[in-house]
Parts: sequence; structure tokens; C-alpha cells
Amino acid sequence: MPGKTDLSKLNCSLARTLEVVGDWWTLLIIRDAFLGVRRFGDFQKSLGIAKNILATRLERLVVNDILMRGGSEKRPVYQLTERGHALLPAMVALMQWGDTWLSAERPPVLVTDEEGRPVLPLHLRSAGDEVNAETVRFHPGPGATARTRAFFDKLPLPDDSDAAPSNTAKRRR
Amino acid sequence: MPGKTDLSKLNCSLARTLEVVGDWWTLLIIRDAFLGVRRFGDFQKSLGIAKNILATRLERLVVNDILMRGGSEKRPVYQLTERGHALLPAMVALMQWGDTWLSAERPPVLVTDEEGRPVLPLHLRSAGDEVNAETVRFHPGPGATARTRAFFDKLPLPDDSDAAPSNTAKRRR
DNA sequence: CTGTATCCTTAAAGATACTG
DNA sequence: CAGTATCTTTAAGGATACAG
Repeated sequence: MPGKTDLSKLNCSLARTLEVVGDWWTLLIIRDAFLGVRRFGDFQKSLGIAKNILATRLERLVVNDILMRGGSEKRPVYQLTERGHALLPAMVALMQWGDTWLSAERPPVLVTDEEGRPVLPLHLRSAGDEVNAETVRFHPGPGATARTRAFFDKLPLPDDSDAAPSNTAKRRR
Repeated sequence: MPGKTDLSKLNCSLARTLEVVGDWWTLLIIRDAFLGVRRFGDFQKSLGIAKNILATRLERLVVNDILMRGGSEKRPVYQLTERGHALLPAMVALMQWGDTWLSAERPPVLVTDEEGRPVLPLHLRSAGDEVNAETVRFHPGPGATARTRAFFDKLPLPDDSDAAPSNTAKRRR
């Protein structure tokens, strides 16, 4: 994309994450790595990706310490690092969403533990309670800039939700 | 991108999901929607995105039933649907990964429940047990095609992991 | 087998002007 | 305010060919 916006400027963990794994291929490569794919050629065949693109992506993943290059120089193997493994919840969450909301049929792939028991749907918890997606709140965190705080200040209150205010220029600002 | 590969062909829930929310902006728009942003202009200012791009993305999100257009014709509000809300775990998982592995400083944003208690890090569970990212398994699911099954058959076993086989043409196939 | 090195295509992103 | 309509740019992606 032309002069792609630098997402890291957004001061947001999500943006930073997307900066690293947010393109079309990267997460699929990581998925393959979780599946056990290790070799350049196997990634290529599995994904049908061009070799130069794959090379770029693998290099980037290695630089970002998500994959590590092992094996011999001539026939490297790519394996997930600790940081790479830590992406599993995010990956599974995305897969589960697709399973639930996008698949007409049954899911093609199951995730299980060592004993073959299926991994359960992810739920958000806070101090022992379920978190409702409709009522979660976001707050300026300890790393919030003044700009971020200002942003939150201008946000409509949750109650405010529906029905456009429609009367003009009422909102504080 | 030129003739972007149709990820939906990969017969994978993750690929299908990325097909819908996998581009640079979409997840950030959804994040904003979770934050409480509702108006075209607010999305635009928050993200610094071009108007035509934003319009396209919003339209796509509405078509995909992740956002719904409410309010008046002239001043619509965009709100998350049930399907959109269901993306929260995936979004939080990505944010948490960024918080943990990418942020030098403290996270700029906190996610909390109604009482202000922080949302805990997501953990995978299977039948009551924690799932270890190093030992999870993927299996052909009920929706697996013959091709998918063949793919799994050729995968190296988990034990097989390190040290390249190095001796040539040994692998079954 | 695992990559570079080139060249080419195109769609995505941006800027801007304009409309209801 | 919420978009459409153009126009331009550019970098991502693909297709080879080639090298170690």
C-alpha cells in the first residue's frame, strides 16, 4: 500500500501487534508453524505463497523473534519461539470466531490438548467473573498519553449509546 | 495487492476470518467501536484514515454484519452487532500479546469489566485444564477435506521437532 | 531445497475536491 | 457531517529465472 500509515503511532497495543503480525500472510504462516510445518518448501506448498514473499515474511518473523531459524544453514527449520507460542490464544480466538460465525460447515481443524480433548471457547474473565462483551469498558491505562486521555474524555458515555443526539452542537467539547 | 490470493480457498477458519477482518484498518475500527466511537467523523479523526477508505471499510463491516448502521440517514451511528461483539476475545488476545511482548512501557489502554476490574490474560482451557501452547495439537476436524487430511498425514510428528533430518529423501510420502 | 534478483501488475491507501 | 468521485502514488504480491 502506498505510504502505509505507521500504525505504531496510534499508541495502542493492538496497532503495535498488527504492525508485526497484521498482514494477510503472517498469521497463516504462524498457524502453519503451530501445525508443525517447519520447512520453507512446506510453507510454500501449504499456503501457495510466492517464494520471495515467503522469504520476506519468514525473515521478518525471525527478526521479530516469533520464529527462530534452526537446523543447518542449507536446510533451515523454522520454529516458534516463546514469543511466537504466546500468540496461540489470539490465533485460536480468531479461529473460533471464524468457526462460529463464518463456517457453514463444521470446522476443518480442531485444536486439542495432548489428550485429544478439544480446546474450549475462550472467555474473558476478570477476577473470577465472566466478562460480558456488551459491557466491557476501556480506560486510559498507565501508559496513556495526554492525547489518549483526551480521546477518552470526548467519548460518549455507554448509556448514551443508541439514538443519535440529532440536536446539533450539544455535545461538550 | 495485485490479484490477492483468495484466502477462503485455504479451507481454514483462520483464513476465512482474516478475509473479513484481516486488513490493517478493520480491526482498529472495531477496536474504536468497542471504545464507544460511533460516528464517521470520530472514526476518521481517531484513526487518521482517509475518508474513502473509511467509507469502504465501514460498508464492508456492515455487509458482514459486524457493525450495524443506526441513527438517522443523515447522521448514522455505527454499532457493533452480536457478531461484532463476539470478536472481543480475539481483539483482547491480540492486545494482550502486544502489551506483553511489544510494549516497552505500560499499556496505554486497560480493559475492565463494569466494576473496573481488569480483564485477566486469556488462557486456553480444555475440559478444565490449562492448555500448554507448546503441546497443543491440531487435528483434521469434521469439516476437513481429503486435501486437509493429506496435509496432516505428511506433517512431521511433534517429537520429530528439532534437528533437521538431514539425511535425504527418507520421509514417507 | 532454499533462497535472491528482476520485472511486472494491481489493488490498496492517500489527497483533494465536491455534493446533499 | 457524511460521504462520493477522481486522480495519483507505491508498495505488496506474483511470476519467473537463476544461484549456492
